Amino acid sequence: MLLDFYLLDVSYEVVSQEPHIIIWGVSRDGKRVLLRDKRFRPYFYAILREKASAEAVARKIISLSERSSPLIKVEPVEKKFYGKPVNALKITTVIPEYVRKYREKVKEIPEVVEVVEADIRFSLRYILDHHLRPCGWHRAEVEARGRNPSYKVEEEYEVKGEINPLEDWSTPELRIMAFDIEVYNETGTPKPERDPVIIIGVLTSNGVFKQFLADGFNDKNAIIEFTRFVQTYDPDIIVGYNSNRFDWQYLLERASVLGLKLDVGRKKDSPPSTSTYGHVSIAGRLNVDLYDFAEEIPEVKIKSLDVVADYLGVMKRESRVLIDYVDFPKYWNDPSKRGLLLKYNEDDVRSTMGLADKFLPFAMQLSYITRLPLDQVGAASVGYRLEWFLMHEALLNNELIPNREEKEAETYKGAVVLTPLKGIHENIAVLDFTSMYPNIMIKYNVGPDTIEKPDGCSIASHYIAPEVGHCFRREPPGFFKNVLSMLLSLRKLLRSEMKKYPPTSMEYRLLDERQKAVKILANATYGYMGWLGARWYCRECAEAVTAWGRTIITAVINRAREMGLKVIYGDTDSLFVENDPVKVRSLVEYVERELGFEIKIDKVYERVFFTEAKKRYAGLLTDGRIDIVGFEAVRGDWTELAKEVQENITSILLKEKNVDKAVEYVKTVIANLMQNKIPVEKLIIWKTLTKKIEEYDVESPHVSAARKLEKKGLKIDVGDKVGFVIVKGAGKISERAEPFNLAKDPRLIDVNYYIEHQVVPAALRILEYFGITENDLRKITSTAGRKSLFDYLGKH
DNA sequence: CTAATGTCCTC
DNA sequence: TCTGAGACATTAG
Repeated sequence: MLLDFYLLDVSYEVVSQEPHIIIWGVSRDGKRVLLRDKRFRPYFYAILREKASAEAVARKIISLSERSSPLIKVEPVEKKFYGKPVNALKITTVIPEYVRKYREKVKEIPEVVEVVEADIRFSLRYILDHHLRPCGWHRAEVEARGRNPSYKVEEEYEVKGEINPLEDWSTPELRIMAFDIEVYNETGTPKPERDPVIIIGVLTSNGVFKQFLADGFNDKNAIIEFTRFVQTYDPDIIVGYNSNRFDWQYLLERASVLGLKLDVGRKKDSPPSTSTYGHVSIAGRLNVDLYDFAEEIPEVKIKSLDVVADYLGVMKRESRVLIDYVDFPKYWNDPSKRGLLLKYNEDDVRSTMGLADKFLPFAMQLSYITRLPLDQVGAASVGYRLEWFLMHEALLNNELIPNREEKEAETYKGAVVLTPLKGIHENIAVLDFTSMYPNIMIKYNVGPDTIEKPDGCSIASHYIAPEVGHCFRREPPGFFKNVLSMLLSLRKLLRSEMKKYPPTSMEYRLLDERQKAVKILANATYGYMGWLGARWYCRECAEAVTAWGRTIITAVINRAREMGLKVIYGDTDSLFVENDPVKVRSLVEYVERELGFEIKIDKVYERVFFTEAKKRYAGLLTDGRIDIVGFEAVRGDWTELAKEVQENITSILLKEKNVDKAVEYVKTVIANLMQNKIPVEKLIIWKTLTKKIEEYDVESPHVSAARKLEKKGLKIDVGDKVGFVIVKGAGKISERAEPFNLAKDPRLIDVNYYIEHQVVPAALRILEYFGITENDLRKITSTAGRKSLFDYLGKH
């Protein structure tokens, strides 16, 4: 029979010396189904010396066969490696774990040059080989097997024939469950062997909200009831916030302390386990940690659930309960306060479900495009997402997948950044190349398979990169050219398809998320080639791309100047020019006709302001919005106060051109600061710890603050953001950096530091181009003969 | 004063 | 765990 199913996940198990692929899905009639494929076997390839006899090597390999997982097939295959046909053998065994073992032995054979594709996990290998699409529909030829008591599915099937993806954009009704746990702890770091889970909150996509509570400090029943709830509701997707690193780990350890089984999967006796990219894997369900997607929003500095939910409009911070986790014991032990703690947990769970609504549509499309199951795609880095996509493309092109190799870091030259013409400019157009780097790679056939040694390189048959001289075959089209052409045209297709639907429709949303996923992959390809961890690493390729980029943008700059079109600024693939429609049009045409690239007006600034610094500017767009780029106002390591000041004066200057008003405003802020009228929250400086505290060579303020937190018994990890304030006293700034939550007394704040190192520099960065000096900001206007700030400060 | 270290952001 | 280019604060000497 033929069965249509929507693919959730693929896993495998070994049943009496035979690997079974387990496909978890949802059928058309909404049944949760399992498809078992007993026919798939693990394999890898050996690339042989050109002259070696494949038959002879095959015999040698077969002699390595072990009874516990015999080599069932060793066959010559016609495959390409970096675009060239190679003499290769496909080596198939039975038990997936034996692939590694055989790989090591096969490597030792003298005729074997390289062993490839031995490090691809079995279940993902199955997805690639059968061209499956996680979060997509498929049709399979199967035989029904009825129910199997070992699995929580309505029907089991055995795959007997082909499985083919279907062109079907619908999504079945999936059951989603959000959850969040609260843990009792008095010291800051909860210990599973001591501290119970006091609340487990769950919310389902059909609106059921429930909380499982510990009985005092006994959480045994709460965990049992939670497990039971999961089995009863039977979610397809479980979402949490930081659940991979915290909730699941804690529940697992707690369950083990209590002698419980955390049986939440669709397979009996199969508790959650930590898997690839550090994500927690649950049999038959997609466990998604939404924190992974929150991490990809750079404009949100503090990634706590309440802040992210507020930013995305899921739940306002002001209208929810917020409790610091060190205060949990107080709320838990006081019956009159416990209700608030429960509400706090409920708000967290509801926020988590809200985030799922925001993130899952994109995540599912990313999963569909990259073929990484939904629970892995969030945890995987940009490089790995792209790589999974490339691996499938390699398979389609009959290309062997290169190994990830250890290599020395080598740097190369990057893009052109022009020194801006400082000052205010009116009516400026920003021209942007459309996908500059991908298009360079397509036009010049750049890639690890098309690059050739300089000898024998000629302009007739090759593209030669300027400056660096790297040489790429013109024909045939290489791997990256094919992949990128496909991605760019797919994106175009998706965008035109989108326009056929109303923007509020499901189809529109789905296509939009899909085209975004495609864009991300295309844009990451250049960076991927320069990434040391890449299978298709090619430093020369990346170097050639930036060299062509520099040449192209330089040509456009020169052309603009020849035409008498003033260039204000440019970076990598963008140019800021006078908005002279006739000249701009002619420049755009030149780029298209003479250079073969597309350049577009991205935006027009009514007024834009530059200092002499690169990568920093502020502009007033024609629609009245203010754009601030690179300046302190948009950086996460400046105080809210300084950012606010800079943002406001920028707005006053660009919109009203009123320097005096801006100066007066800064003075007011300074006066408020001196009178302790500024809330401490606006004075916190946040910086990330990028390595372990003890590894730092320099005792900078955030390191010193982190040390102070550690002394208080708080655990500080790499990647944590440390918020600190500067307090009064003598000595280095780092010595006076106090963790903000340990410095509750606002009178101890060193106002002077904030004036001199935050407000004044941030304001002056802009104002000094209008002739304003530090003194102008510090002097109180002569009205009413008030004391100057210097008198106040006892300075000068 | 300069050099080095460290962080964040842009394209 | 996608690149190099870049700005700037702070420490160290």
